[in-house]
Amino acid sequence: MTVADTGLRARTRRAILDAAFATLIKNPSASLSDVAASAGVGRTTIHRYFPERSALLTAMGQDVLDKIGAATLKARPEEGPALAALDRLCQEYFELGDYLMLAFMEPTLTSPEWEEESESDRMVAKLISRAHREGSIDPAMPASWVHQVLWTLMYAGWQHVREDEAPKHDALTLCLRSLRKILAP
Amino acid sequence: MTVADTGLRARTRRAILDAAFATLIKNPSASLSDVAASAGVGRTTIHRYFPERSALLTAMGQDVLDKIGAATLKARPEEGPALAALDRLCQEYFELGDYLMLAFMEPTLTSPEWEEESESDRMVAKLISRAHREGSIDPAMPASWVHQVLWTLMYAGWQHVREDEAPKHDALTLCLRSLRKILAP
DNA sequence: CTATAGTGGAACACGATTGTTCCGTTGTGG
DNA sequence: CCACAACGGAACAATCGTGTTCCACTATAG
Repeated sequence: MTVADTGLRARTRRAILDAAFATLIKNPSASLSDVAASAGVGRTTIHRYFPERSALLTAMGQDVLDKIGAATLKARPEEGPALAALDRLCQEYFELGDYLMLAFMEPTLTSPEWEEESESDRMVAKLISRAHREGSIDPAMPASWVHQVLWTLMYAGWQHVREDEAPKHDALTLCLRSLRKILAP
Repeated sequence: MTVADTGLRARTRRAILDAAFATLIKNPSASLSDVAASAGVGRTTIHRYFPERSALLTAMGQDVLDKIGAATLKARPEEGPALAALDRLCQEYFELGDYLMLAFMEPTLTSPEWEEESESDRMVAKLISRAHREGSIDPAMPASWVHQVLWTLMYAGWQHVREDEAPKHDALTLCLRSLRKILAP
């Protein structure tokens, strides 16, 4: 069994990615040296995994997309009442935490694949239109606005945690309650 | 009457600031050359007004604070029913447009003065607590959360305009309607 | 034990940005 | 017309981040 098969490479890669998220969320213009220090690896090691800075950025973007996709599936958006499914979706998205925040504030992450509608986007759009058909959503709220507000409330929730030092659980409750009230017909 | 008194210096300073906003909103890591080109001035002129890059950034931050302060006063937050005052506040804030978006996404702008509570913050906090006392706001919504949601909805509104190509007026209407529903007891 | 994968660190070249200096030009008030 | 304020542009040194190369160290599979 070689070292590669033990998953060592995969683990250092993850360490670099996670450190990159943690570092860039604090300072979007941080250098690779900062990321390396945060990851506890040498700067050269980063270049071994990601030849250029842009390669790291796109890998981070893809990583977020993967996490969003997994979270969407985990929420089972097609099961049960639409509003309950939206609640589950928010809970899963909220767990993404810092991974999400960076996608909001770093346009450099959202370069190529973010433009095309992802599988998650389609599932969420289907869920929202189902909720509309079920009469669970105020008809005055367009689907695109609902989608926008859903993500923005996640952002507000985490800001509430970070700036107002609110407990995670309270912030999530406020997110869910606020979304429910917006959607209410 | 000297040239300085004609406001020439003030106008070029404004041109530089406005160009900096317009440029950095598109590319947060744009160089001073880009800003100079956008402003239609030489790069050296920028250094005449702002010795260092950081000086430009802090001036931009202060400028946004001033605009927020002016918008807050213009909304007359102490007059009439609290909910109506909140509506006026949102309308004024929404007009700030790009100036606001940058404050959301550029931590470098919000360095020193942004930490301490501004006069506007205090006026808004007073308005929210007044609304609470009037029974116009769901008691389950803490004041800090209301404040957070108010700003975040402005962001959502402009994203709705930019990404979903919604008319400004529609986006503002959705913002107001959504906030009203969240606040409803 | 030995070969190899993985790593850290020093050193280097390169490009971009920044901050500064100097000089020529423009335009306007007096 | 003259003086002065303001500007643009060229040139320069200094800094910083990037990308690369090379070498030594460690641990582990075989």
